[in-house]
Amino acid sequence: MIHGIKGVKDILPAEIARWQAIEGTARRLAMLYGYQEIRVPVFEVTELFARSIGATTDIVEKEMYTFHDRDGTSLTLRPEATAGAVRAYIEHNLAASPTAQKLYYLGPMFRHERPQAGRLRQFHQFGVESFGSADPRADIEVISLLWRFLSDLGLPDLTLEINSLGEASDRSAYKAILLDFLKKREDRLCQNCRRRMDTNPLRVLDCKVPECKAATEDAPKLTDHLSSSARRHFDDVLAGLSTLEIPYVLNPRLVRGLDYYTLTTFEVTSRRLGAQNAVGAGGRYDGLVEVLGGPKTPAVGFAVGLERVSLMLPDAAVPAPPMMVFVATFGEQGAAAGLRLLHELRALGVRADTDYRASTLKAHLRQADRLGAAFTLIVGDDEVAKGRLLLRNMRTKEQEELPLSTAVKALVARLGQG
RNA sequence: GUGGGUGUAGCUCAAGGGUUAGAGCGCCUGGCUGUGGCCCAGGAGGUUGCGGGUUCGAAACCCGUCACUCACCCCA
Repeated sequence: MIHGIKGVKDILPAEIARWQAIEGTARRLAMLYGYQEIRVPVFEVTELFARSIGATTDIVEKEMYTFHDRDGTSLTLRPEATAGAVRAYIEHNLAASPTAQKLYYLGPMFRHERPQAGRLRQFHQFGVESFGSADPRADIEVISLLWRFLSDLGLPDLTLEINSLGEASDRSAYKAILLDFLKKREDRLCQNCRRRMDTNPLRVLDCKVPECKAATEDAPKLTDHLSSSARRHFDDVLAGLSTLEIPYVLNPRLVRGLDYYTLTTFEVTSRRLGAQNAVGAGGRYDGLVEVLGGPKTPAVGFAVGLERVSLMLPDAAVPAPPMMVFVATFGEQGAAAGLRLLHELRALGVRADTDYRASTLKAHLRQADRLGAAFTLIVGDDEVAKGRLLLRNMRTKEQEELPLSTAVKALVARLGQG
């Protein structure tokens, strides 16, 4: 038997209602906040990701699905969608559009990691990118959209953590200060962090090894070394969150894993999730458009992991399917009449079904019950001969006889009133 | 890439060297010859992940392998 690939899951009919609830909420809110959908390819030239995410990040170093096209070009399945969105933004000169600055996307991403709870090799993200504004209100809008999305779905125990990485110049100045500090305690750091000192010293602050945490406890804080404009931007964002009554926790160690972030970074976690506790994260990336060859363009965005959302989604957030009518037929004449009844119901917009395998009324009713039908139309040869059918209310078990030719209209009219 | 746990019916799990591998749920049939859920009775459904080894005897013990899973790393 051929089975699915490790870390790649089928989403079966039983779970689809949850996914549609999640995706529906995402689309509804994105629209409400003025974001338009963009659909970018699931694969791009490898260089795009290497340049945007950062050549020394784990994603690029060891997690990408990379392969060669027939002409030898290196292609990669997207590990995230910001790079593609920025590429499209530049390629189609959306910077010149007065209306296409706020984009959202929904779709699968691919990372070659060992699967575990809340982590898959093909997973799904909902994300937004707001281009063209350096105003802190853009940061606030993006964060509040993320918070609203998670709250509207009723996810429990959420924490919003936030930090500022400063502007690029703040970051490089701070890196030197931090490196000085780290060198004095290098012997107390884990192997990984010693390597990080060369590649990306900020990530040492994010290390979860207890010894590293202890060693860096009194490390200089980046937020104490912000330029005055970066400081004011951060303060404005925090003030805005307070205005919107969005609770947050300052986390000066919050360093995102992608190189392109500047100024605001944030992450929403939940303790209900196990080890992989980040539900969504994002930040500002004012340099990225330019790095990828576009005009200097400030931008801010987030991405949420939909599998993680689904893991926490309460059943109450999943709407019940619409009422349905089941058509139970038997006998040759009955079957023929049933074909027309089903067609009529569906033509009038009523969810309707039957069971072609069932031959007895008992089997039909059992199936109607399993499908949660509100009503069943019962039509056997006897009813056809009389030109009538039976309408059964599945909850009350009440049955009435109606003319075969007008029963559907009568039922639909009644449903319309009820 | 590293480590732990687990693989038995469609699903959740028993059986811990000893007849023919069981239960609950689900499914089918009958009780009810044309009326669902509840109840009762019956039935179908298994290469005990796979390969080897130990043993008179292996689902069980050993080795290997694969899969799933959790965790590390890292991330959504």
